[in-house]
Amino acid sequence: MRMTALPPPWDSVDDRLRARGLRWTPQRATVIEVLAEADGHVSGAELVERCRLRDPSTIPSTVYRTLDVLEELGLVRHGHGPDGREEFHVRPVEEHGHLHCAECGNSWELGNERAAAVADALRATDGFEIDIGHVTLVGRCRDCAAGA
Amino acid sequence: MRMTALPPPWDSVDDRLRARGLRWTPQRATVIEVLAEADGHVSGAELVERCRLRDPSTIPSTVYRTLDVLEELGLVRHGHGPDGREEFHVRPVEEHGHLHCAECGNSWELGNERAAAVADALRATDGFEIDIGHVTLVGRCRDCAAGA
DNA sequence: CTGTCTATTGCAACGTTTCGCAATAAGCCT
DNA sequence: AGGCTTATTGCGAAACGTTGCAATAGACAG
Ligand SMILES: [Mn+2]
Ligand SMILES: [Mn+2]
Ligand SMILES: [Zn+2]
Ligand SMILES: [Zn+2]
Repeated sequence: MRMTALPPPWDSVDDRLRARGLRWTPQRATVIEVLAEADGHVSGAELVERCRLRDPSTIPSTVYRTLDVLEELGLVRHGHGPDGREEFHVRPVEEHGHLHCAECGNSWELGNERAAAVADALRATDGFEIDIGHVTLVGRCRDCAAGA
Repeated sequence: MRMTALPPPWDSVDDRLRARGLRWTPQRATVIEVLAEADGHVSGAELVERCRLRDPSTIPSTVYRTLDVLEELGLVRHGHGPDGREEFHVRPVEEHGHLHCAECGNSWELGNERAAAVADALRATDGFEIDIGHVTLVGRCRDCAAGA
């Protein structure tokens, strides 16, 4: 039923699962087909919705549990949007952070190099290695801060 | 029924509300009595629970709506824990951030001075004024990063 | 191909928070 | 004290996830 083979790093998920004593199921295949077509970010609810398009019998808890195992395999990583809701970074996106302006509501990505400055500041003060992609940093953007 | 007067900044909330055309209700009084006894942080659910102790007829949606109003007045500010769930900073706590280690599960506060280093880094790279208290920064603590 | 083992699923219930809407009651003016 | 206006409440439903449990079905060995 699948027209094309999955692109890396999704092409061998089945074997990677079995190698860990886990199982390859049709439900997991659906989730992975959808993820392979996603472009970087998906929320849990969005993913459930898109899976339901392919397979109307999709059950939310199964999708969320699949996301948990894929996160253990390092194929997705969850983070949190400005409202704290979960969102998933889907490989192969480059590691990056998110900025959100509470005033105008706009969001920006914080590239790896610029994120490094933040990481350095925390490492220096606390020895803390921040996972910059995990939470969305909230504040005011340059423009909104200027017009205050 | 109240034994003691509320301490500042809670003592004049009723007038502050009325000055804005808003109303002073028994439900709001309950929420504020509980907040005045809280020591810095409360989650929405905790607050609902504590209100129910004083008034078993407490309704969650009323508590959450009251929190919205109090946030507009600047008496509380919401943030997000490591899992993205809302938590409220109750005045008069000093502005501060939160660090959470995803490996050992410990959390620390990030005092104002040390948070300034992070804020400076973002201001320099993006002109972004971070609200450091809004989200919990997740990563690995010094000890966990060392034993990797 | 069959049987065993147990990871995974479906389902239903729960926890937290938001929303719409009709009924209630603060606040204010006379 | 009585009446008007409309902010607020209570309530039911919904959105988003998580969890426990019994039934199902992958994986693998014989
Ligand atoms: Mn927020
Ligand atoms: Mn998280
Ligand atoms: Zn802005
Ligand atoms: Zn740690």
